[in-house]
Amino acid sequence: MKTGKRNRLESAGWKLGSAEDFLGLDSEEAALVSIRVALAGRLRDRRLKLGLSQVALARKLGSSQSRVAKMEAAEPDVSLDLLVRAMLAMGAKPSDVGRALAAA
Amino acid sequence: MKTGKRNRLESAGWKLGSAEDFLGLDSEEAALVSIRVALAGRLRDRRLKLGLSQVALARKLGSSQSRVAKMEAAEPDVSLDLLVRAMLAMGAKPSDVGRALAAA
DNA sequence: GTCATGTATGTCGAAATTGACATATAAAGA
DNA sequence: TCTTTATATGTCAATTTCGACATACATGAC
Repeated sequence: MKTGKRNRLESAGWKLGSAEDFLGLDSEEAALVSIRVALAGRLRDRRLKLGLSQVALARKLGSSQSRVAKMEAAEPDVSLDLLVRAMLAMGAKPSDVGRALAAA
Repeated sequence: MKTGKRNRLESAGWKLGSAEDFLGLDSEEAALVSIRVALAGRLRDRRLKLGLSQVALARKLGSSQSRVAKMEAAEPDVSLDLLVRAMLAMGAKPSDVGRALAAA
């Protein structure tokens, strides 16, 4: 649930520390986005390096060209699971994925 | 979609190379599971190190104790997104998450 | 004992994600 | 120009994941 946290926080009950909560959420969210973007970039790199089209990668993944395009664009409706799955499908090892994350 | 790939592959059309496809899928799936398990372990480590209960972490996350338990058990209905989000919420940096992944 | 605290497990409706499809755009070759 | 190939964007029904809740199982303090 992407917005659940903020929704909960936005609904009644502030009490105390809301500013910190918001800041915490924002930086956490920013980190997550940067992780997604980093993975998306590595994914495109790997695909091109292997000389595959988005269609070809989609076939490997059991997915569709449009979804591959969304992955590489790091669109918000693409999960980390899907990005990591795609990396692994292109021969990346967990350590490769870890390096991509660490560089985010 | 967790089983989509296999389902698509299992439906008609084998043609050639099915064994390799299956092996590829299996090892990819195994890698994903091991990534999940690694993250789950680090998550628990961090939580305990911070002296937090599952309830306390759930509150930080805007989630529930039961979901935190499922995260730490690496249950299949817990996404990588949620695991990573939880790590970040406990102060981990992307590089920490990356190291956890690389060790998987 | 029982009360409190922390954790595990199962279920549910709601929300998010997925593959698929249609369609658009762009570049390159005939 | 007309094709072809690759990529982008928008939408949708089906599936998956979510937070929440109930409840069970421990462990420890009293």
